[in-house]
Amino acid sequence: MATDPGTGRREATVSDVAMAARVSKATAARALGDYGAVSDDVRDRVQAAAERLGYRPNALAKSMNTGKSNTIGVVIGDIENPFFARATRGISDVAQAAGFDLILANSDEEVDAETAAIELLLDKRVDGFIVTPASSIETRSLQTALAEGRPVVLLDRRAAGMEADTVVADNASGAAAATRHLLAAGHRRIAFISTLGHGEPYASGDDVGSSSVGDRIDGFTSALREAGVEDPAASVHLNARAEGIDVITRKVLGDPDPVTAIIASDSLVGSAVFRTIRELGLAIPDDVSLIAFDDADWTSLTTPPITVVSQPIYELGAESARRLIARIGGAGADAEEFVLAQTLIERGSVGAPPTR
Amino acid sequence: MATDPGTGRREATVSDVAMAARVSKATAARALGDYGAVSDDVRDRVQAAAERLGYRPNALAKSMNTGKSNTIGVVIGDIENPFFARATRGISDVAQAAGFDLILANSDEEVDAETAAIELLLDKRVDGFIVTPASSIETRSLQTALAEGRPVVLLDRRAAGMEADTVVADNASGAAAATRHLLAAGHRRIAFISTLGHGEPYASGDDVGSSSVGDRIDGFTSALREAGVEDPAASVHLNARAEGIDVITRKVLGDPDPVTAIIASDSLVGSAVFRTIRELGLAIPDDVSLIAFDDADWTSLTTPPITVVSQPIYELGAESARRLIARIGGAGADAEEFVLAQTLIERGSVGAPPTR
DNA sequence: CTGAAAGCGCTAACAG
DNA sequence: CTGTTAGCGCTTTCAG
Repeated sequence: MATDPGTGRREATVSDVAMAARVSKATAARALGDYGAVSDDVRDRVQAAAERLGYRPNALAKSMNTGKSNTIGVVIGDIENPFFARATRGISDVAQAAGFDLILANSDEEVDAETAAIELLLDKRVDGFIVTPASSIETRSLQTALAEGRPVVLLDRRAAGMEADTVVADNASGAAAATRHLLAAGHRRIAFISTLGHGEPYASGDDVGSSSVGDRIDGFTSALREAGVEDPAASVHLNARAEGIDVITRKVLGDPDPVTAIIASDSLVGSAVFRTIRELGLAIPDDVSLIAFDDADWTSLTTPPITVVSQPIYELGAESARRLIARIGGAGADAEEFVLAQTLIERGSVGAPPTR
Repeated sequence: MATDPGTGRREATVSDVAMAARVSKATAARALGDYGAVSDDVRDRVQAAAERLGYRPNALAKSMNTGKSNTIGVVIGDIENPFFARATRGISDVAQAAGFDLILANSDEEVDAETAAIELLLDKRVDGFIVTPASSIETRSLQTALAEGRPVVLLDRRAAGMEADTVVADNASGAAAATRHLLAAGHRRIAFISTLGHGEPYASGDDVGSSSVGDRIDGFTSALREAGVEDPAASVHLNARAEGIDVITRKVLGDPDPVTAIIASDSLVGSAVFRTIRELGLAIPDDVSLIAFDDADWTSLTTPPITVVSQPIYELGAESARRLIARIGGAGADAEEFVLAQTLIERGSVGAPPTR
């Protein structure tokens, strides 16, 4: 199958170029691949011949020999989610500058899909992985990648016992800051809502399978505890994807003892909560206050604009790409954890709780 | 470099498996690759040996022989743009189901970046391309891809004289529908704003380099012309990225003769226009009406929600992947153009023009 | 600095 | 059904 799929004409190879330039295959390869030592005269002749024949290097063949594909496997939840899209852009810019391509796979937060993607990418001999692990517990395929010598960088979520570099945001601090902000405004009954799946109702200390959400919960509950609020764990609402974000929002806002503020664990939850609050005919912030994670575009467009916990998403991606590329380049030492700061951006969606 | 990058242990190859199973390399390969004919007995032995040795097929080596990499090159404007993100998701789902991976590259709408990406992907021997061409005029690199026998599907934008399948939305009709909707509400002075770069002020008949924007302009101007509006071309405002969307918005809304309605060529322009209108202290739709292309999330969250021209973005991506995969599979015949419908979704951002 | 030869891991004829 | 023998296009010793 060495023929051009289109024209039936064979594509020019190093051999062809060598022949045309009247040098050996090895010399031509050296001139073309810009390695080893070649005299200027020969180099020119080879390059001219290559030009003339329309020579195009075969990266596959090169990879077979060198063991490097200059390709990074990126396995994320869903490229349609603005968080992942922006992080991917950060990865892409850094990777591209370093000469790496990206193979993209969506896991939809399913371990099985993630595993399948990683296996496939392993077969394709990617040089390393950037993954937002679907589970921080079931990480077998990531361990496999590591065992095969492919460095892995964990993005946005830590995973217990994985010897992999990790780049995350300081979710605990961000969540605590948001919670304290609400507390300071006088709120005592605050709901934290996330789509993350979790078998039981959340109980203090549960491992929720995603460190970013877990950390947010920790920051949230500890700020509540600090303020003397009883049973903070009861304010954590998971499974919002399965149960319906609107359903949960209606529940926490309903009788007998409605919350006066909601923290949305990401911008998708935030927009759904916002929508539901509006459908309920409630006013923000007069009837209910809202804080969402991520400074998504829409949050500054609504009336009122939404107070958010902003994360350096692009930088999260860029930094993980830098780490990975360093590892691929052979950087040694133990796995490190990079934590980037989150900042609270105050806008108009937080006010005093309603007096009844 | 046949050693495992991590452990220094050699990875198991077909040869190793063959040896362990006491069969020839060819037989082992047949059993492993599930082609040719192998007796059940042998197959089991081989698979057992493979399991034991932790054999992992090398997709690179396979591609070298078969000439197929099962990889699609996706070259889009910017993965962070929700339009591209959603289209990419459509591509990804179809591709994955058919056993293809995606290599992703952002062009930022620059021909040079697009060309560089395509060259690199050609080197990597992708089986085909899905591209949102940065220019419908300068398509040399796409022609190269075609010449090398790699099918190309054009997504969202046509390109003159390219023998490539094309999947686009019916932008002319969508724009015309939006314009007529505004006309019917009584508007006569309507601005069309796009970020697309264009040397001169737009003149009727100009080739603007992007067929989707070009078609929208055509639909827009012809609807205006139908309604007897003079010099429709003067209402087309390009270069909004370079000049600043806010600058242009302020200009068309300023003296001496402000427009009473704006059509935003995509949701990014739409959000910037919305923001500027609000900064100007104007009310939608009382002072100015607004229609944006794409049913982006934020458009239903604002007050009032925005009337939009909705496109089947996911399907645009999915369909182009289907077309490409069919071509890769050898489907013959001439290049075809697929046109998907757009629909106007009426919300609250269109009203009668203000009376002064 | 250049060339010859071997080999990366796999598939693809071609015999048997 | 199975084995033998060639490659795919490139890099990489090892000589010279």
